[in-house]
Amino acid sequence: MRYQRPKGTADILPGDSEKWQYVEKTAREVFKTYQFKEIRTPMFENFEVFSRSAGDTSDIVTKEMYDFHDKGDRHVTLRPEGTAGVVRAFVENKLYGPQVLKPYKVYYMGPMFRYERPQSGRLREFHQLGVEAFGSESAALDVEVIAMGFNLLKKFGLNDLKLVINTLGDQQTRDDYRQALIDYLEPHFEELSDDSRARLHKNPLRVLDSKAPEDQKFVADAPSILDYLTPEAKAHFEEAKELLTALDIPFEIDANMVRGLDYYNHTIFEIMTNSKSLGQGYTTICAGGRYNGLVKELGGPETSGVGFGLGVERLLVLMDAESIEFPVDNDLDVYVVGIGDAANATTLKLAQAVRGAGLTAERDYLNRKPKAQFKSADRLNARYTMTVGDSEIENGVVNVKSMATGEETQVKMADIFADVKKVLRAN
RNA sequence: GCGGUAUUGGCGAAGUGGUUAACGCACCGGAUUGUGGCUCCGGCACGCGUGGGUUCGAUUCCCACAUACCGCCCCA
Repeated sequence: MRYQRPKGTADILPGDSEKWQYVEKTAREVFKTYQFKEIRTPMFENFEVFSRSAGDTSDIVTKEMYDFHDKGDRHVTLRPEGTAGVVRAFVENKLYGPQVLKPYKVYYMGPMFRYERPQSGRLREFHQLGVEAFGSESAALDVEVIAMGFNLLKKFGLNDLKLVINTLGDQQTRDDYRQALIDYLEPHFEELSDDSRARLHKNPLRVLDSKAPEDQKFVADAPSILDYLTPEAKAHFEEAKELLTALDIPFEIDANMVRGLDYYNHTIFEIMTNSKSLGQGYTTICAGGRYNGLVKELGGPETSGVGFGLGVERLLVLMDAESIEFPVDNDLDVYVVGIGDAANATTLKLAQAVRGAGLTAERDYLNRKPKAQFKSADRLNARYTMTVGDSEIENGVVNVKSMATGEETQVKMADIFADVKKVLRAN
């Protein structure tokens, strides 16, 4: 094997590509019903677009970005996620302007890149579907986005789903809670894990997310952010919960759910599944939330946004594990069997006539014998075969066979050229 | 970036330090001189991920590298 694909990339071959098309098509249909429109942004952006949005500390920027300097010495990054590019486009195209209807609702789907160690469902080039809605603070929009993600997954046939929500409140809430958390954890500083010690002052919320056993016991009794919500933040969260209830969407609250990035606030959510295919216990398949700081961070006016992202590879792993059937049509209407060199042109013309009528047609290109051609026709699930050889050409006829019944009848070639569908209906 | 496991034909998969690397599927051909799904017969590994090393001799032992998978880190 001389060449192999780059580490962490995948070839999506026919057989799988149909599944991708189904997922993408379904997503487009669902998004359309919510009046989200597609946005397509570049696969790479200036490094700063992502380093700013991710808050250039963290491993994310230093370790996981696929960045490089191009021939013009521009520092660019293959997009690691969808939101930052969409926000950049929102700002650059001045979509915050008064003439643009709000909320501004878009979705995207496409490849993303992260320089990390590949595992099942986690590649260096992977794909996400995502949505963003800008310009409304309404909790109804939070809930609409959540409901859309939830319904999309249900549409895919997934049922063992759990919606978990939390709120990060507003800036005041975050400041207050951050301090409370530091005050609580500080006395136990020496007992915390290395990671958590490092994070305590940089991003104390992340300590809540720690999987280290030594941290767990402190996390269990840590103060809850829900006790630090300002009246406004509390009202927003209450409204979101009420609206979810009104839509009969069951949810759990996990006060320890956090986001690594600073720009998130108010409602955050994850849709989780218990499927073992993605790991032990509940794992997240779709995650999102509200973010207020990001538009401003990227140079726009203070504008709120809310959205979610969903990993397509993980979704497909999940759907396969749940034995979900993909509606794919691999049917072939007509296989044209040509016998002998003289039939070559006629075979082609017949195939073209079938295609011209909007049906699917295939033929042999390897000069194989009739038996082999019929075998192929069977393999391809052909509904009909049309057979032509020297005698048929001479008499201007074609043998049309229904593969299901095995019945074969002779029809005039001219009839096929005149109206293929009519001929097939009669057989 | 760290650790573990794996790598045999198009696919799945046995196997051994030593003259011919099982078997199954798929594919190709024949039995059926122009007709499928069944059956029978036959064919199908420039050789066991790549590169070194040990050895009289390695696909089988050792080392490095690559890739995949699992866990850690991370998960915007």
